[in-house]
Order: sequence, then C-alpha cells, then structure tokens
Amino acid sequence: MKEIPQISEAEYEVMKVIWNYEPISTPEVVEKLSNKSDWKPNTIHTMLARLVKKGALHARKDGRVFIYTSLVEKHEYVEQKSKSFLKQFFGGTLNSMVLNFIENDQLSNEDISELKKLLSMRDKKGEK
Amino acid sequence: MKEIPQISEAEYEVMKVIWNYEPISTPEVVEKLSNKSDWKPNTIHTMLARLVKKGALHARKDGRVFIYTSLVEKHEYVEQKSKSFLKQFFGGTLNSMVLNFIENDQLSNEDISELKKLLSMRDKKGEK
DNA sequence: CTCCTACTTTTACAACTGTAGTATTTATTA
DNA sequence: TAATAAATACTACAGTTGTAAAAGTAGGAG
Repeated sequence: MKEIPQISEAEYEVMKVIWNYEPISTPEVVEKLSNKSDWKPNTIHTMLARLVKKGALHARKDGRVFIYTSLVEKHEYVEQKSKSFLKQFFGGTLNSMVLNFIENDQLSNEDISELKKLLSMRDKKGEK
Repeated sequence: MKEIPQISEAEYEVMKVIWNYEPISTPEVVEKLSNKSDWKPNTIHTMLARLVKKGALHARKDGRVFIYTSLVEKHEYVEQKSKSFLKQFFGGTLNSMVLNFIENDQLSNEDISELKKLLSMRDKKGEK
C-alpha cells in the first residue's frame, strides 16, 4: 500500500485549503487562512514547507511564487485516520463506535432516523 | 466542564491496563504490558510517571511499590476524543462519518444490517 | 549489619508540533 | 541602476512523545 505522510492537526487545516482551491499560490493560501485563523504568515509558510518536505504537497515555482498541489487525496487521508482512530478506541469497527454513541445517548432521535435513512439509501444503491 | 488531560497514544495503552485491572501496582502493569508490547520496563515507568504528572492517574505508595488508580474515566476520555476526531474530519457529527463510510463502500452488507439492528434496538430502549 | 535486588527517580535525546522571528533574494518601481 | 516591497529560506525555541539508560534507595537475605 501507498505510504501516506502523517499530517499534524495544524497542517491539516492548511491541507483543507489546498484541497479546496488547488492549484493555489502561497499568498492565496495565506489569505484564506488569515480569515479562518490567527496564524501569522510565517507560520503558514512553515506549514507549507513541512508539508512539501513530508511529501503531502507538490510545489512548483511560477514566477516569484509557489503553486501548490496536493499529493495526498483527502478521502484517502481521512480514511486512514478513521481507521487508526477506530482501531485505537473502538476495536477497529465503525459499528462499535456507533453502538457506543447509542449507549451513551450521544445521538438524538433525529440523528437516529437520519442514520436509518442513510442506511436504507445505501441498500437501494446496492440493488441497482 | 472538567479538564481532561491529554493522553498520548502510547500512554493510552497504559491507561487501558489500568482501567482493566485497577488498583494495580507498577510491577503488574509492567507485566501486563510486556506481554502485549515490546516496551522496556523503564519505558513503562516513564509513561506511568507522565500520566501521574498529567493528572490521569493517582499513585499511592504501598510498601515499596506504587498502586495506581485512574482519575479519568475511560468513557469520558473516549467521548472527548471522539468529539474532537469527528470535529476535525467530519464536521463534528457521527452521521457524516457513517455517510462517508457508506459512500466509500467501507461497510459490508453485514455491517449495514448490524447497524440497522443497533438502531432499532435503541428505539425499543427509548420506548420503555 | 551488609549486600543484593527490585523499585523508584533522574536524566537523555531525537523527532514532531505550534508558533514565529530574522535574513536573504528577487521582481518592480522610481 | 538603486531602493523597495514581496516572497522565500533559514533559524529558533519550548512542549510533547517515544524510547530508554543510569543512578539512587530501601527492604529482605544471609
């Protein structure tokens, strides 16, 4: 299987911007993130540099700025993190997690009926 | 709300032993973990010391050894971690996570039917 | 009463993180 | 062409984590 680089929480925030807008230049990333966070531009530069070094991003120079594109797909990263999360806390299965949420009353009645709907929609898709 | 100390992944392995066997002494913890992992005793001591320092464990001296008990409940820690995980990757809701799993075909038919069963069992409980 | 052994306490150290400051380069403008 | 502004590159620094070695201590064996 492919090696997925580890991405820290703060770095993940940067990745989200890249995934949403790629290809995107440094100044643009800084701008997007300056709205959402109170990171200094230098902080963002550091994140970008680390992500490039880790192999999560590709940077190509375009004139005086860098243009970034992602080398890791969001869904595959989320999948990997989900798996390791479930493994650490719920024996590896989503079902245990859902059960746990049900048992601890962390779901409203609406959540429950929505979940049921999701599950039956999946059935229909499967039948096609 | 109560302050829950942060527990690293390795520390969490130690906590699991405590939760299972508390009250439990250092040598016993070392023994349990030496089976499951290849950590050196010193490594385990370090974890224990850090967990005490963080306020996740209580240690009382009994003769020459320490006896540990947990100060954080497993379910509350898992709950907190679940919340932050869902927030980081799924907008904060379990339902989004389930939907994501369905969409990416990460669930078998059996998983699905089990999930349905769980959900309807919860209904019954609610009706009581 | 002394030595050994099992425990505890102290110290280490590199990688990763969050958070930037400082220095350097380069394109643009005067 | 020289100064400026913008961007990039280099450096910093403390806290956490994984991983443990080394040193100290006290209780039990002889």
